[in-house]
Amino acid sequence: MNGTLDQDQALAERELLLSIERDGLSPESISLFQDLILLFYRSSGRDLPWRRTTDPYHILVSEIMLQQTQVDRVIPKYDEFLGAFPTIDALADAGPSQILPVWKGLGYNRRALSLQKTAMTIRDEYSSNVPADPGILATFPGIGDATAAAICAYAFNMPVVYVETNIRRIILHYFFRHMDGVKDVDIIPYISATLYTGSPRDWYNALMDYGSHLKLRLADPNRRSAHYSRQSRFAGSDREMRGKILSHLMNQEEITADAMASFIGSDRRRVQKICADLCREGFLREEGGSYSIEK
DNA sequence: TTCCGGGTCA
DNA sequence: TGACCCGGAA
Repeated sequence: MNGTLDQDQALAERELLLSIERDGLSPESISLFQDLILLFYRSSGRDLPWRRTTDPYHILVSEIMLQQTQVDRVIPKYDEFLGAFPTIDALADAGPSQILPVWKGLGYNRRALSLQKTAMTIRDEYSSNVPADPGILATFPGIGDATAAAICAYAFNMPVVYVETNIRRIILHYFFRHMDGVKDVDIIPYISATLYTGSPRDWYNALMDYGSHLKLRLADPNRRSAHYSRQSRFAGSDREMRGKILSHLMNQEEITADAMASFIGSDRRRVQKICADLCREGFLREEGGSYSIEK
């Protein structure tokens, strides 16, 4: 971005803030808001792999990955995953032992299992076509309202409304300047009113880019969301141990709870409990006292 | 050391 | 309503 564009941005921002201060959510402020976001997108929009396609399956995969993982880390994984599972049917036919090694590094492994179950449902009940309906998509495992809407925006260019962290940050910054404890219910009308219906797909891409840019520029407005909360520490947590167990079993066919406990350096009871959880969730199977990754 | 993302389940 | 999932970046 060159200096002139920076200046244009700064001017556009000032004009928008004045307009909102004067009239709140008016036709003028909506128009200035859209101009600002789209101006930024034209000059600084990111070229991301999942923006080069509208294939609903590819969009589905990218959205599940992006739920939990930063863009930079998703980029290589997205290509790797689609290389391994190029179609809904290929993913539907795969099991945890094939999927988890590819997912490794993205975190939240449950999402991988949910995505595979979703693929089976789409194959069996929707002729392998991702349904263009947020209500239906949200019934699939691992897909809630936000992801369902995102898929419909990016794959089908539908004018859906959804709350996501980048969008929330922008709305809080411009329309809830000094307010605290803002609920998503109160943010939704703003997302709806400002939606650029000319191309929802481009609009949401632009919001993502502007929102992540905003995060770099200022103290995160999302901390003023009613839904903001800090997380428990990762070191020493069950989720750290779950990751270690799965990771170890990707290198070793099977292992007893005792051997796993000594490898991890934790007590057997805790390891056994976590392995039992992983079995119940479909990651592992237990046979004759040994655990292995579910085929 | 601290940070965080959307969905699920109790 | 809030605790829980993962892992790498800052």
